[in-house]
Amino acid sequence: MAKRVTLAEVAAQAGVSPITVSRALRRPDTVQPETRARIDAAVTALGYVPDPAARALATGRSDVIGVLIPSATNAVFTDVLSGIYDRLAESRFDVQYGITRYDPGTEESLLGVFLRQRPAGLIVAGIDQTAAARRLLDRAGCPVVQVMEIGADPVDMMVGFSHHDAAAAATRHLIAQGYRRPGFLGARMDPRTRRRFAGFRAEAEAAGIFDADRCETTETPSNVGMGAALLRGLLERRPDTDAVFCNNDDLALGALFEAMRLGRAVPGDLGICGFNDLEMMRAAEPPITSVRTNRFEMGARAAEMIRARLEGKDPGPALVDLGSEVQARRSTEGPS
Amino acid sequence: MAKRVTLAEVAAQAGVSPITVSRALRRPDTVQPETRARIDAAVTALGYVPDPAARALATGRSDVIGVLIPSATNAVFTDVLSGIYDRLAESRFDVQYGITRYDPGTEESLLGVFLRQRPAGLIVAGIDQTAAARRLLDRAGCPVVQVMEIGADPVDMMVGFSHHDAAAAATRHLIAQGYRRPGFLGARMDPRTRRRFAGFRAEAEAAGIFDADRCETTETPSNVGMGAALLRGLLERRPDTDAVFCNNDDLALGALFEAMRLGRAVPGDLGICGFNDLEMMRAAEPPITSVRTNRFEMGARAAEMIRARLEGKDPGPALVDLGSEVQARRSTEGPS
DNA sequence: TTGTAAGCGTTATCAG
DNA sequence: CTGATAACGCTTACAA
Repeated sequence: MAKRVTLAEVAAQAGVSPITVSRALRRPDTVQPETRARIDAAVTALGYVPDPAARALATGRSDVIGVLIPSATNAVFTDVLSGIYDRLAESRFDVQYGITRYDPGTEESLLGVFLRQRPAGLIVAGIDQTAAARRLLDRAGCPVVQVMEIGADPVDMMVGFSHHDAAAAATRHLIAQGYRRPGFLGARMDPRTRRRFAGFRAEAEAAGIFDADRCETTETPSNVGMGAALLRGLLERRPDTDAVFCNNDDLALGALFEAMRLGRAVPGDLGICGFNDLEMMRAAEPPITSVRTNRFEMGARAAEMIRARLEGKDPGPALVDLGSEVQARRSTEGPS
Repeated sequence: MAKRVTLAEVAAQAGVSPITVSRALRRPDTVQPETRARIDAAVTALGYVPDPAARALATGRSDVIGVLIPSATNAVFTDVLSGIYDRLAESRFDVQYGITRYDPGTEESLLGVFLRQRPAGLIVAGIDQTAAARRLLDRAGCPVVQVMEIGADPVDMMVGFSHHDAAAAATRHLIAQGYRRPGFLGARMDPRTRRRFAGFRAEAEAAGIFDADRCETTETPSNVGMGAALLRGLLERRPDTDAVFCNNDDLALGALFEAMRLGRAVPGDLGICGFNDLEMMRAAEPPITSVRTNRFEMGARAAEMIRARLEGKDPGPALVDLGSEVQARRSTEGPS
């Protein structure tokens, strides 16, 4: 374990005082080019790297950008992470993640953990923080971006889309394709899922074809097997259901497999629409209609907005709607 | 932004010196129960939380446990992360992730980033570090666990399984089921993939049925669509192939869909075996045979081993083989 | 069992 | 443009 090279040693080597080295490193234009050159030489010669802890202690600010997401295994969030990471990888900032497990209380306490590090910025998923968490965010004293969703009353900045509208668009698509007895498959039923359900319901009601008995939901987490189980339950109760809007792509895939098992032709006997448009939707047989959401981009924009603020640049509008788009495929080509 | 409550303030409130508070917090048994009670009261009254930066500066050690993985979107690694997180969530340690993007150079430089924070521990995926990275790990001065794989010459501790043997077992399964012209589908071809291929090859050669022309691989990342493309390519060249061992479950799923499109019955015309045993394998139609690897457990064990070392407990054996297990399902029931 | 003194590596402040 | 001085909040000696 080689001992750390300090600012003082660099200073000695360059024949200047430590504070000058510090300045040369942080704001090169504030020191004479000639001394700066000597310092740079010393830095590389000695292999100096700053100590983040000492910096944090002296400035009362860390270079940590905290990210709070519900799950580290759900592709929806990992895509957002990739976007964040992409824009922060080459910067001086370190990303630190916290997993809330969809629990507002955990989110609240993780927020506390982050805040005590005086983060440079904060990215949180969603807009459903507890009142206490909201207060913490309001006083965070750093740029905050809420991602995944947009809504009224942002803490600071926001980048996402309307889950309600996205689901409504998918539902309109099903109706436009000729399906008249559509059902809804949903799992976990977290706030975003509920808003998607609301979008489905609103559109179905507008068309006069909403039927609460065609809505099969569960509080347990969603996966492919659950999609199959939900579809089976739905069809047992309402065998004449002719399409399903699935709350996510895992459910949709499970529904497809279950339809195969039941001998229901897709899309003729049953239309299937997913949500998120994971890559596998396109590769399935038949390819499955889904709603594309710009997850990577959401993370990337969030990171950019924080960086802009931190670096004194223009972060652009505080509220960014990245929208969504129905990707129509064969699985919803219409009833036969 | 409420100003920070310091140790000194707590000390004042409790009528003791700062160092006593520090001790009471870190090793409660070294202070008189009575003073400890006064201190605890003061801590809660003031809402004191320690400053990690100050602690790190004073001790030359942070509470960060660094985790290096190739990808944040691949379910294989996110499951490991979940395991790590599960065992560290309630501890004093903070997890910090770095994504290498399967690039040894990136891994090397991220290691540098972590090391300058003097991490409490390090978890790295795989055993294929560069020589320079290896040197850094050897001198890390903290517990190090290599996960996902086991091999000779561990840096410190290791928890994983043999990818070669796991693939060999899957291949034996295919042969035992009666398949005689098995092929291999592989993407990305990172070191772990190559070792799996070697396992397939060894077993196929032992049975005298290895055919290099039945091995369809690509350097590009794997996904479901790629599984379909690879299978198509393979069958064009070798239409009589009767089974495929897929390097991972995404490829297997894509192969299944492509088989449907081509009108090849699974398992009668084509046996399909995946790798990792993601949940969807069980839910597919037909259910797809795969190799179960204990990813969550790998992460959990790695975290436990580091904690044990850090807390002076017995970490158990330094090399843990969590094995793997072929989950036989209908997709490999045998040729018709 | 508790306290004193000193310092961890950096930066803010104010002089020069 | 550069430097001396004093923090930042905590912990490791060592002493009492």
